[in-house]
Amino acid sequence: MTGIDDVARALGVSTATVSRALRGLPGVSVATRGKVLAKAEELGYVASSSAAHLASGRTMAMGVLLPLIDRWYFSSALEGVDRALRAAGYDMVVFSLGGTGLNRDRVFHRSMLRKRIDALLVMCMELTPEELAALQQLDYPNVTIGGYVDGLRNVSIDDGGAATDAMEYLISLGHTRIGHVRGGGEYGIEFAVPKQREEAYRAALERHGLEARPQWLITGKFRVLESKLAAARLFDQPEERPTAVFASSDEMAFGVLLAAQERGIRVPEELSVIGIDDHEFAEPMGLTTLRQSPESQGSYAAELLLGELRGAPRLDTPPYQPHELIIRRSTAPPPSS
Amino acid sequence: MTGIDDVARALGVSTATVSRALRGLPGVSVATRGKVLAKAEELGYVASSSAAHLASGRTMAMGVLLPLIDRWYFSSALEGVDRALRAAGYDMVVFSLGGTGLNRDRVFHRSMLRKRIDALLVMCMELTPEELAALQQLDYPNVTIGGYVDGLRNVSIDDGGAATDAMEYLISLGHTRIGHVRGGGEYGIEFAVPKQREEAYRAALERHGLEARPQWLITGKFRVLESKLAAARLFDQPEERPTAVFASSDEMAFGVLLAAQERGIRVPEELSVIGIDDHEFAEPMGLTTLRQSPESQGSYAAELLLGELRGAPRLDTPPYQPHELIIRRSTAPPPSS
DNA sequence: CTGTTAGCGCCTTCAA
DNA sequence: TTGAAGGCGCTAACAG
Repeated sequence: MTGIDDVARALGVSTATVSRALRGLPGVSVATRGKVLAKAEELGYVASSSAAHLASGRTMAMGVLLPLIDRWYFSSALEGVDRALRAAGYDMVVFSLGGTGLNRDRVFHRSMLRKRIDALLVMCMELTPEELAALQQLDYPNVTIGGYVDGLRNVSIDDGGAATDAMEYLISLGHTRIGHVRGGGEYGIEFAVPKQREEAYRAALERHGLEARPQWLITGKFRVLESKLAAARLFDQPEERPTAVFASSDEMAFGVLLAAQERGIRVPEELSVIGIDDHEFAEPMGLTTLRQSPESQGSYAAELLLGELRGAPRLDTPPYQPHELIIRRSTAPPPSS
Repeated sequence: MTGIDDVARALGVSTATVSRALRGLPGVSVATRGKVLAKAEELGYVASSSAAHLASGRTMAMGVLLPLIDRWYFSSALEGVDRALRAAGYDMVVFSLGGTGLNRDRVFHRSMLRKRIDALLVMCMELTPEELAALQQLDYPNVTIGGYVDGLRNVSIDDGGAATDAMEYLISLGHTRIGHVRGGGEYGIEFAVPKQREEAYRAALERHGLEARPQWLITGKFRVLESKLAAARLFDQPEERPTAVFASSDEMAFGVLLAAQERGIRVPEELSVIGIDDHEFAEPMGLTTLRQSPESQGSYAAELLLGELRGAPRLDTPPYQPHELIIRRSTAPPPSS
């Protein structure tokens, strides 16, 4: 493996000069820099990140901690983080909890503490007090994405606001019987978000003097299948159905759509459905939703940390990320009956 | 930041002893090991991966190179890889191309060559000859997942076999007019897989003496929306419709399902649809499919590399990973007319 | 079973 | 503008 002194020797210069030239530091003549760059390219030399880390204190890598990868929000956000990091020459080290609570301590105690990263992004997960403390002791810059964690700053949309917008839209269409599919936390995942959205649902009902029937509030664990089953149970009740359902995520909205379809309940004529996300399936399925961009959120958060590593002042309360109502075919005024 | 000699000093032993004790190497008395472990825990000491790398030659990290993260197959496979690595105490460094061809050289030239990883997993992407050469010069163990790359060994299902199973199932139901939604390669992604599946489609038709109408072969880029649009065009042709469609992935099968639904074409009475994957939406949408598990494939591939890093003999041709027909509500015999 | 001693490959003063 | 030298924190080989 070619090292820095292979380059230095081939050129008859010192390793210090090679190092400076390659990193674009001042104090190297144009001619020398040119020769160094050419020779490094020729020999295929790239500095070892470990050696560079040891000598400089910077790892040029950022960690991302998330509950699981295989979920729309997380994988999209990862994509955004990676994009920002790549542009800055940083590498991305991913720690997934794999959807279970197992190995949490391992991740926290071993991997994260291995001094392999310069900063850490935490994606919407609930942390135990010990984990939070561990994180804060880690002393490198950190930020959470997509879910408020007590004691840490957060990059996300205004969850309450987005949910309110969804409700106001349904109400403006004339709906008065509105149900809600709540996201459910598994493994301490996404705890704050579903709560905020549910509260906005309740508040909207109350503000407009609408009824909040407990039977109309169901739980879908942020997944299609669970949501479909829950919606099916709701529809199969003898009781009066809601004319609209606000789902806390698009995937859960799809579940409602599918349950309705199986029962021959026509959307939007008999039932309106609105979600949050603008998932990839939302357009082909015609779902009205509140769009958010996890990818932008990811890259925003990554850039925030990159900036601070470069010495920018710390931003204590990042601004809310944008959300936007996208009207499609799943919503309409309630049946006139 | 507490280092190894903080621990050593606190205990009055040498750093070598601390190092040995912490890594579970032989030649440390039970008593000493106990003291060391306790003290390290107390001080929150963990070895710096960079220093360990420099001294030992092992980074304890593995790289994953993929075309983009935000796709069912990739994010699931990543999850599997991460699970295997975590269990082995390895970290996962993710290089995504972000769905574009941009920055490819940057990834190949800079990041991957930074000596940050011990082995590399490449997820189904087409490589240029130069990239392939770069990869092979990198000299660390590597393997591809989910898509054959010339010159590299591959972990995946038997794509031809799975496609054949899908076709044979449709044909056994009595279908004779069968269409195919082909996956399309964008950015040099997934080139071999769609081709193998399409060839199996053609071969099955031929074997059974069935007609292969060019109009019945459409392209969906492995995405719902594109596939839905393509299927819509197919359905809107004046010509005779196929009674069954074999889609090269579940997401594309969903597109067909949605296009059919919009036109009032009943599934499975008038149209059967089969996919490949067993995507999370397949069950709620009632899609018959050939199940594969990218997660298992990911962990299998990761373990393969971990084993070889530990000195196991190199496995030149990994066995095919399993696939399985899952029959749901989207397939039935063709209309008797 | 334990300690001592060299580095691993680079960056960063400090001097020239 | 350049070079020399020390050291980042750890592991591995060798003594004891």
